[in-house]
Amino acid sequence: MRLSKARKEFVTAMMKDAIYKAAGSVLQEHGVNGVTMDRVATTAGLAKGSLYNYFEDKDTLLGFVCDRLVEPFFEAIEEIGQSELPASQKLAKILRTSLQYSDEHKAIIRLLAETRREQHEIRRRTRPRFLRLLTSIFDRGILDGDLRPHDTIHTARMFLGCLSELFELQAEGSSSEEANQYAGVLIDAVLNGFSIHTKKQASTDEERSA
Amino acid sequence: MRLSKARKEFVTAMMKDAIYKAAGSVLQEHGVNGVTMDRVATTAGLAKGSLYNYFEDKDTLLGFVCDRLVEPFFEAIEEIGQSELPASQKLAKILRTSLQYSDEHKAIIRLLAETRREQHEIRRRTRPRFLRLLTSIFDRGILDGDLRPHDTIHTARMFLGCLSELFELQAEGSSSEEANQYAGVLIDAVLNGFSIHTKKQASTDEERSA
Amino acid sequence: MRLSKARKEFVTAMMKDAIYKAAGSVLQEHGVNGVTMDRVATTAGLAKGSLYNYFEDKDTLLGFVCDRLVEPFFEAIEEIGQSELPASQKLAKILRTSLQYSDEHKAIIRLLAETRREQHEIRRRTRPRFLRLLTSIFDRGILDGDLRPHDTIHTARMFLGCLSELFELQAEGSSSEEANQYAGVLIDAVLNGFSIHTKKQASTDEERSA
Amino acid sequence: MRLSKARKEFVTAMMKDAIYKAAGSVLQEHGVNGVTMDRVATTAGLAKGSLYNYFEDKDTLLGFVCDRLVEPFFEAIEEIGQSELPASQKLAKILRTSLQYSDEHKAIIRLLAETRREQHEIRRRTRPRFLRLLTSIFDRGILDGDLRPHDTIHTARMFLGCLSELFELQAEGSSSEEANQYAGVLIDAVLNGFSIHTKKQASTDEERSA
DNA sequence: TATGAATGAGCGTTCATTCAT
DNA sequence: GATGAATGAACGCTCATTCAT
Repeated sequence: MRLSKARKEFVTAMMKDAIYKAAGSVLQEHGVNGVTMDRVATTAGLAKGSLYNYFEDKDTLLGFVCDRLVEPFFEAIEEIGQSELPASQKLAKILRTSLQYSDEHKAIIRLLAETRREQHEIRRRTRPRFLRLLTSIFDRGILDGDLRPHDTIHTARMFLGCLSELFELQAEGSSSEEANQYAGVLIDAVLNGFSIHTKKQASTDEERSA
Repeated sequence: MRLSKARKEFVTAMMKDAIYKAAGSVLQEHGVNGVTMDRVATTAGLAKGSLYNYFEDKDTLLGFVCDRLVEPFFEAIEEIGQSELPASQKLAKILRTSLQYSDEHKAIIRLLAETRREQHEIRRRTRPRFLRLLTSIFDRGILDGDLRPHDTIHTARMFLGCLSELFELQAEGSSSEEANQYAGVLIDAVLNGFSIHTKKQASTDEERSA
Repeated sequence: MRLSKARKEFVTAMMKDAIYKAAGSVLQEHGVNGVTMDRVATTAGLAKGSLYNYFEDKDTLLGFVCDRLVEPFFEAIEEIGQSELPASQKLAKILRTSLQYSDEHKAIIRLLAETRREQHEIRRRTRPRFLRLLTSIFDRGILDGDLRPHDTIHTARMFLGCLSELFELQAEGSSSEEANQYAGVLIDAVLNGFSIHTKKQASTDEERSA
Repeated sequence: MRLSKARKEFVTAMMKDAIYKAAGSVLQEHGVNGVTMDRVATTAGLAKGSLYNYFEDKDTLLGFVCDRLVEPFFEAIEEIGQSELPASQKLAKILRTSLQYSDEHKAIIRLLAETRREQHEIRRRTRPRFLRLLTSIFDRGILDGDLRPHDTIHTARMFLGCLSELFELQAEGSSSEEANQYAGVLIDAVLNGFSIHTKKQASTDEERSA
């Protein structure tokens, strides 16, 4: 009994995994709004009704898929967050990781780029975690003296906004070269601001030349 | 006759306006995907079929709503873009304007914050224009010597990403104080980078130590 | 009062006529199923609602149009029927008239070719009259000794069937040459049967050559 | 599994058949334009959406119904066409078969009698085939020396026109006796012309007078 | 547990008809 | 009488969800 229960759970996990893969594939091919229970079931080689044995409803299923899809990405980023690099390099590394993931898993792009709210559960699920993650990086950066003290949650938001545009760029089908350029500009902006010679700097230069 | 024709056009304009308002309200309440002809009609106090007296189809209606909703906002921003301020102040002013509009017209938030991807007409209509606008501001900033030469389209994208987060913040129902703080942090980031002790500051430090 | 009543009736007749023309034009351009009250009104330069001042409903309107459209055609045929020609020449002349009318008034084609029942009122209206007309021609032919006695209503039906195919041919957009050929074959069939050497004839030929 | 798959196909076939019957019944009762997915579904004891489990869309459904309804009729006629009878007897037999089928399947009448023009798929499907069939019978008749050479496509058209009137007669609810009479007259016309004293008879008269 | 047919509410759209002006 | 906006039922079609097997 105990054994068969374990086996059952195992089988269930396998099924959920299969459904997750199918859903990811559908997501990639048809976009968020193209994900129908029918397509997911067919792709998973299941009957439509069977999906409901594993997930309460479509939203739950999408939530699961979303988690599973984004999980390794988040873990990679969390690892970066916990590394001993200075904040600026963490952010750069996060960018590289984002680029890499969105290249490897096209589905993640549609998920993150397409879902700007829509209620889609999905967004409600990924956003806060992403924000927490980034915030902690900025917090840590302050602790380490890499960053001057400031409202980290807002910086995190800002960075997330810029990151979303990276996904957007990918979703638009831009070349990876262009995406790389964008990432470069972003990193530069993180370090130096949005490409602006500030008066402060200008006057500093004058002082120097004087 | 002449008079009645004018009156007719006036009434039609009023109706379109009422429908626009209804659609805006539906948009605000149910999100882009929740905008149904039925809901719009009901909200406007009309029968569904009546909408088709004013708009060819749903897309046309949404297009109209989008224009109407976003147009004054865009015009305000375009005006800022054409002013003689330095780029950084333009961006700051755009931020303030965005704050103000998203405060006044809650619907605009869902439009701009929510619509990532999808065919949605809306997106096709607003995004490129916004990007062109921002790009031209950065271009001008370079010409004026306020900015160092760089890939302006990417910077525009980045700034738009940050702006989307501002709308997002408003959509989440944050206090205007919080939104203001975010705007402040964003402006600071534009000028000085993402709160990072940069070389610039480093050189300042050198001066100090000197 | 008397006068104004007459004038009123006159005006009404004019309006009905204008509507008839508009409907005919719509019929010609969009086919029976493409006749909407909206299109008729617009074409007639009227408001949709005004149509209902002259016709109870769409069916009544179509009935009127149908009558008006087909009337001169029927009158021409009736005249042929009352002429002193032998039956075969009457039928040939009817064919020629049909060709001519369907050439001149494309609308009549769509009316007669498209409406094979559909309940369409139209059919219920034209068919019996057409059949009566043809029947009387065949009856007269028998009286005149041109035709052998037989069930004329059936012959009329038959001829009408062949005539419908002529309209069909026109409606398909065939060249008038082809329509003419068809008419020729039909006349030949009327006179000699459907191109068949009957055994009777064959044996008669043999007898002759013997 | 094998068995269940076969059973499934069987059940599907049964359902399609039931839908076919329902559609036929709707066709008979409401005419071609009265065939609604809703009516078909209700008549078949199904929900509207269920139809789409068996047919891609309305056109496909109508196509299926049309084929199913007309197929045995066409096959019977094709068999007649390929038999070794002289052309006149083939035509007579086709008439008898038509009578029989239109008696047994009232729906076929509306299909064949009603559908003149319109895109209706149905028409595109049945008419050309019918015409080809008849044309080939006439062609063959010429080859066999039963008919004198002539434009067979036109004769086919003519005959089809007469046949349509037979269906019309049935659709009007005439007694089968009357339909039989019509068929007789038609056959006579095929052989001897439309009840006209032709040259043929004239020559017979000459013989007599000789 | 797996199935997939059945469901039914919902979608965007059309159009004959009504009615306040 | 003329108007044309408003109506609302109907259309073909989609799809998340249910349920008998």
